[in-house]
Amino acid sequence: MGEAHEKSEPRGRLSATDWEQAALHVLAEGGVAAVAVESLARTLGVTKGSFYWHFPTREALLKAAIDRWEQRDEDEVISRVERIADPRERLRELFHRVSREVQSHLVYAALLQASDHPLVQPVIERISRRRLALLTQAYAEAGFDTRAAAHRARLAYTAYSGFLQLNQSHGMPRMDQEEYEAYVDHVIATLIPA
Amino acid sequence: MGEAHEKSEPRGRLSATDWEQAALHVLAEGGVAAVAVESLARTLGVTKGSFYWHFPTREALLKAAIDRWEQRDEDEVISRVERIADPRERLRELFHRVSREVQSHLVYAALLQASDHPLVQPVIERISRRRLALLTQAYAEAGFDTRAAAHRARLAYTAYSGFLQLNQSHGMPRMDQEEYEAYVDHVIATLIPA
DNA sequence: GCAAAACCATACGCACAAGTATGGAGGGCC
DNA sequence: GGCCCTCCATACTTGTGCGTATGGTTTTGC
Repeated sequence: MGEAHEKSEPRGRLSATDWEQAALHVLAEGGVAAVAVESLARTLGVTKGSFYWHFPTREALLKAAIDRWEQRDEDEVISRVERIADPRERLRELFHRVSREVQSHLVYAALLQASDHPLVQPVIERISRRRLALLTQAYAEAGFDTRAAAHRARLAYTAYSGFLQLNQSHGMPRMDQEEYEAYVDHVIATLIPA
Repeated sequence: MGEAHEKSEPRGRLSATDWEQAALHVLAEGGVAAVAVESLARTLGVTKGSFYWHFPTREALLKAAIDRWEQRDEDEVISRVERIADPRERLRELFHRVSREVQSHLVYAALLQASDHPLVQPVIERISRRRLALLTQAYAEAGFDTRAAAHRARLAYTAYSGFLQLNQSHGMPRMDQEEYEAYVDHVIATLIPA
């Protein structure tokens, strides 16, 4: 008789990895504040007695989850884009790539929202530096002088994170797929020289 | 003898307005979470017994402070910019104006950080709509067709809020005044057609 | 100069989430 | 088949920040 009425799959035992993935999930949905141990325990079908066996503290889970995300998604994007030779094509790929892979960007948006948190602050800073450096170099290779490349890179990056923020605000007129594509094309046309 | 060792001016009595201004101050500095009644009371040199005479709840203070800010600063900017006839000049004025008046934008950045809060969510939504509408119309008047105007407006607005967010991240290489001016010029040149 | 109102201090209660203490169930190993 | 190690439940404690109760002090109206 149906005893599997939990929110997630009620596996028999859990590992630290399970907690980290669940944490990333709620992090993408409800932000940093939503990753609470008792709440998470409920969705996993256990109590917090389980949690404190795998992790010493909530902060430890948060750090582990963020680290996992940073390795799996962020490094992935960077390394893949870096391989493209032509700088303009590299920029286009970056813009397009950033416009897909929803889960990863939801996490990033959640981290941006909590950039004052002592644990995520260094992460945001690290990622910002890296993405800005990537963009700056691409623009420099595309013919921009040093100053202009830095400025254009900053513009592109802020447009990205601002876009994430705007889409966070529920109640804003949600863009459908085609208008979204059109917007990305417009951004590319505006920020990448012919 | 010397009993004035409080953090702020220890006026004799306080009014609701004093609390609102103090709230706006800490809101700009430490975000929504920083506007706590006992903390505020300390900086004002009183206890929370005072606070709950002026306001029924913390939420009420938050709402009052945000409303005050929205009226005093936000409406001010909009109405002043709207008076400029030439759309390109209007856009330039908007960009320049937004690059000064630090306090007001710190508050806005703080509100953006907490856009999930039920009290600030409608504010952010309202302001976003209005600024987007303002930008869209300016671009439309500048010769953009409807679709392009909407896209360019969105790009400009997201670049703005993303910029605020990037500057929030302490530890980022702080721009000095001249580089900041140069950046704004670059943005204007990029986002406003000649 | 005196009541009433405005303003504030002190001392509580309370909710919520993190962290702790402790014991118990179940599987692997010999 | 007894033992230990892993994983988890239950029942606490604790800290923090909001809100309340109540009484005291200063100001204002008259």
